[in-house]
Amino acid sequence: MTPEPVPTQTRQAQKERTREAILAAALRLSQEQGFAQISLRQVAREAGVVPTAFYRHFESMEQVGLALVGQSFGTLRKMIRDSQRDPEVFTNIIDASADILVRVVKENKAHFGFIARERFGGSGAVRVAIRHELDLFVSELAVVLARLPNIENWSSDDVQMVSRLFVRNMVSNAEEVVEMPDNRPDLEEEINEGARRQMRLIVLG
Amino acid sequence: MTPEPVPTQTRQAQKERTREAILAAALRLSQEQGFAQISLRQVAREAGVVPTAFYRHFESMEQVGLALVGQSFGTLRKMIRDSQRDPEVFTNIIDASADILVRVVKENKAHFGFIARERFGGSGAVRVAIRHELDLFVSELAVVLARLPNIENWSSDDVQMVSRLFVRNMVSNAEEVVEMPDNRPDLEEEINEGARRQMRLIVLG
DNA sequence: TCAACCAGTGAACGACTGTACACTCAATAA
DNA sequence: TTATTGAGTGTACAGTCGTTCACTGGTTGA
Repeated sequence: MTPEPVPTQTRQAQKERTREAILAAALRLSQEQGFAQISLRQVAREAGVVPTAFYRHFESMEQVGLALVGQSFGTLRKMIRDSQRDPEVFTNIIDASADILVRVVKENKAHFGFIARERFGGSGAVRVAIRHELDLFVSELAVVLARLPNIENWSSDDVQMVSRLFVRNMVSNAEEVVEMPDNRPDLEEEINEGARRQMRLIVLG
Repeated sequence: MTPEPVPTQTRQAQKERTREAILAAALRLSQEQGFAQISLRQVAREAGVVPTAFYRHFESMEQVGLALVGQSFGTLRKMIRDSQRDPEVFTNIIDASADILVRVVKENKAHFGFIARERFGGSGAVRVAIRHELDLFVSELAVVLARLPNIENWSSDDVQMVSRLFVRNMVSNAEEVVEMPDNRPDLEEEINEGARRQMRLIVLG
């Protein structure tokens, strides 16, 4: 294993690249076996690095798990930020949200799958971190929702509750999209329709 | 480890008892670590038996997992059978169902927790078995629902869909009850109320 | 130009794993 | 009464694991 996979730029950049390789390897292996059952050695092997080199970047697999939680919620938050730029969201919240959800989840199966899977996965620390981030996210989403035209005069408790229901629904739909085999646009439309209907019900309630 | 934990009755009965001990040990350890991360040796140790004796009852941990799936769906089906004997179900389906669900799940946390957890757990065979049983269960529940007074003239597709939504809702609520710490009757009531509301929404839809 | 640094190496450790094998000895069937 | 059976035992082996340690050699800053 020669140590120059790419013409080696600066030292820091190479270190960062190896770190990313470790995270990517861990994420990939998690999809097949679940994060809790992958070993430090497997991850190192998959990342093209010797086991001891792992410790130059993380002090344990638990740290890798927490880093992946961070990454995953990063793409989740990016989804919300992007969707706020979409004017459709203000005129037709429900349909737009369902479309965006299905599309973004499909494009980021790895991260959303990680959240859905490891939410009940075997690693305690990762589980706790995901729950915490999810709670945080409910509050963040509530702030966004409160600015929406039809909602601005609701009580803050109501908004918080609707936000909770939305997030729960979102996770549940993300589970389905992640499980969905590729090349099945019919299933995709079905999930999309289901998500729309459920959101309508929530708003009615 | 003397081989007579109880005055040893018939040979078959003792074998059955050991088998149960192995299953119980596996179920208990699964609650703490997740089924996929427990080892054959751990289970044998917890069951008070030497690792090689394990093979007299199961040919691998995978078989244990499938047996636990069977057990768990057994208690799930028992819940449905029992609830059909409750006349309340016919007069006030929704409230009665919510009550029964929360109570039964609480009384059988181990089995319902197993289903909820291992549905996305790391063991492929177990995951597939649970999905299959869940699909089966949707159809069974549809048959039960079709006999209910207000529903008897629905189309069979509609009944199937409502059954799917109910089961999904049930799993989701089971997750919450399982996560719920003991000694929190307030939370229990909250979940109960949430389940009621959601079922009402489903029926309205 | 040259010394310091540090990402990555490779060998070694003790612990744990699943599984094979030959065994014991009480319950059973003849 | 005696021979058979089979659930449970104990030892052993090869493989994987996380972690330690001393090391190498290219990058970096003086």
